[in-house]
Amino acid sequence: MNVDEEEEEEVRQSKLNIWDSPVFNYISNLSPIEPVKSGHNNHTFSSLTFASPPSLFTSPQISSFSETRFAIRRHQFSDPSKPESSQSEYESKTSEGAPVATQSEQLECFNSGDSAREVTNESSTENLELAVEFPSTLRYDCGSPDGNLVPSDAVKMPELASTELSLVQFVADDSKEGNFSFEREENLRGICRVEENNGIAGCSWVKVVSESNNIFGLDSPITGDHSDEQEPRMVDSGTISFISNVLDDNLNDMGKTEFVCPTGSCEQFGMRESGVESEGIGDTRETDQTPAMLSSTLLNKLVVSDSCDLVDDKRQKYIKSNCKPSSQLYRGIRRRSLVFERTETHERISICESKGSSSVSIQSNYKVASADNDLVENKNGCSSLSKLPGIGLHLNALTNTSDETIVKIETRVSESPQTSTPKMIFNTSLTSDEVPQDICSSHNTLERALVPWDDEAQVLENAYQTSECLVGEEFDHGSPRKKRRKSEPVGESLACKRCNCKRSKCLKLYCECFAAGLYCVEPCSCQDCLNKPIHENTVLETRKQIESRNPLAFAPKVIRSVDGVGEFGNGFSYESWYPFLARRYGEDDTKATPASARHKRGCNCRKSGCLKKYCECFQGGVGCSLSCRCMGCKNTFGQKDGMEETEFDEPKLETYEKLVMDVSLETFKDQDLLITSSEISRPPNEQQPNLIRKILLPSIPSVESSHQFGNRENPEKITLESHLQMIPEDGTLETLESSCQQTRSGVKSTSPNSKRVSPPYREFGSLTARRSGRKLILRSIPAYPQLSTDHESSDFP
DNA sequence: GAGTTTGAAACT
DNA sequence: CAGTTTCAAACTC
Repeated sequence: MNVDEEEEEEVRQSKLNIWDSPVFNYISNLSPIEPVKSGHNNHTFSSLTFASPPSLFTSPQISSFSETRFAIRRHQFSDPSKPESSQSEYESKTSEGAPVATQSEQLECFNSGDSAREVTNESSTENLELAVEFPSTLRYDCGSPDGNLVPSDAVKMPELASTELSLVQFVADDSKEGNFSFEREENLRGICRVEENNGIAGCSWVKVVSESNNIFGLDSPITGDHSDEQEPRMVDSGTISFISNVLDDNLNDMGKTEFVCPTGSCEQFGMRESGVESEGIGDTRETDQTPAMLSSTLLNKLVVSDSCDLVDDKRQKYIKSNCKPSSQLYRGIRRRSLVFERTETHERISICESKGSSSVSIQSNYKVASADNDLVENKNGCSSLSKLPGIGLHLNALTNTSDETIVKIETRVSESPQTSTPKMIFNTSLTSDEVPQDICSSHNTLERALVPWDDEAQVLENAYQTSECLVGEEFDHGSPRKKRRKSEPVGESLACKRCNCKRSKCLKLYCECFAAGLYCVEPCSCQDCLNKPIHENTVLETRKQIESRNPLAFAPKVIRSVDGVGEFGNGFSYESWYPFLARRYGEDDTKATPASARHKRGCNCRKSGCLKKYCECFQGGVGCSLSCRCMGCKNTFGQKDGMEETEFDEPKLETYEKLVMDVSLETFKDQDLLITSSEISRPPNEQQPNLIRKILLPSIPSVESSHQFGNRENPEKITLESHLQMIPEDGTLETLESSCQQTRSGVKSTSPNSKRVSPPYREFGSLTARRSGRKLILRSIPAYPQLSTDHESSDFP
């Protein structure tokens, strides 16, 4: 040992140059892995070396990855028998001085889960800062029912920093615990193999990580992100949803319906372990397959570019859920998102009602009535993963997420203010829509977990409570809805929506659930409700009728367009993006304000002074605009007359809206949307701030995404088949579509004269809009010309 | 929890 | 498109 240690030390030092960063130093100090990787010490590999890594560095981001992997491991771990065998195997190898390949495998295996983290850490300095969080993260991981190693490790981490862990102890602990490392090893081998194939004796963690990602089907944000050095990842809710859909499809195809999570990260997170395991499904297989599925799905379809964020969110939720005792399961509110557009597949969308827990989305037999459409209901909290609200969720649903989610988002933002923008978006999308309001809503977080539609038995457990949304609301299914979330913020999440319809059968827009594109769930106290997966056909028909009357009927009422995204449930907020845009296009950052959002049609309040929720503008957290016909407007978000907070000119706004509308309509007919407006056609920098705000902003995300996709994926691969149909909403619609186009073709803008509006979330098949929350089917992806061009890539945060 | 108010949705 | 009715959320007590 001594010799080995010395060697390791040498190696370590030699590498210091390379790994100068504090993070690496820290890592190197802590983990013996490095030396091993170096490959110098093949024989030096001792089991000990391996042990520590896992929990060591988890950056928030990383953690997500790691967690994801962890989850996978857990699944694998679940098998009690394996641990020992694997352990013995491992030991024998070690003692014998396994061949390089073997060693590398082992290392990788051990670290694979963590490797991601570590790698990530390298890239991001944030991680260090976030280090504080690590412990918690780790703990959560540990918290998994199975094992505690991780957790323990995590906990120890801080301490370990100074002292090297004794791997031996670790191992011992693990063995006691049961299963941790060894199983992991076995499970992770796949990764190792990959590595071997690549001919890399020493492990390049990064590579390993990336590989592992591939293996697991994760999008490897890591690769992209890190390699690119911090290019922010963007994940659109739509993407997520799309992914989830795809995933679901795959699962369904495979006969595994359990996973709700769009990205599949849920699985990875070990959702099952949370105790939610679906019945009748093979544990290991699923676990094993999951990666493949994911990989195939994601990679092939390219749906997800950065699922990382998503993963993170999910992870967090997952973690939370896991951490809590199983007893703490909360029954989530079932929620459902309807994906009207996709009838072909039975996709489940999980929308969570936030309150509940999030986590588990596993359902074994997802009965979702959705069957055809994408409705999904979650009973419990949604697993965060479920399709994003966005996805499966309607945009609407997404929009509202739990507060927690929001919080998370915000946190991230704060962490990496600029660079993270994309992330923010991503997060948001996951978590909730407009950040501010809605987290509860879900939009992102969607805490609504999928829950089999009428199957109470399968109530998901969530260990985690989501909070805020929940806070306001009650979990009692039985309780009538009357307890509304008065406390909820203006933007309450759709996810939290519950109706109390008595005569409309929940098939009219009076019904909030229906209007939001959600199925009614238990918490609803509606009577004679037909807005359930069981009556899917009816729901769809009705919806069509309504849409035929008013194509934008299900569109979000509030157009944040400008900021746009928020509304869509992306989770990103105008505020988040604006600075970037402004910077890019020379607009003053200070101008960025949420106020730009407007109600689609404007309100018509007469008595409420636009100071109560009766007022849709107020309810939506936006100021009244010229389009409002309200009397005595006192809207604190912006009065119609004063337009205090409103920054943009009405005329422009109107123009924009008009354009949007036109575009939307056009889009419906056709794929491409061209905006002919002169303003739009102008070069970005020349555009009016407002326009930029309204139009460009939304597009940005898409651009980003397109970027990512472009790099990683082949646009062609994206099967948008149906891609998302968009349900037009005001501006949202167009935006979305356009973005979609972008993504797909990577097309640059089209004709010189016309520019296309890019939708915020394009890429992913489904978008969720806040209120309307529908899934959009993207047929063509209009490229947003300007964005697609150079500067976007370079400048974007 | 019941009743009232409110304004959007639906209808004419 | 305007007026009326219906509806359910928001609100009050």
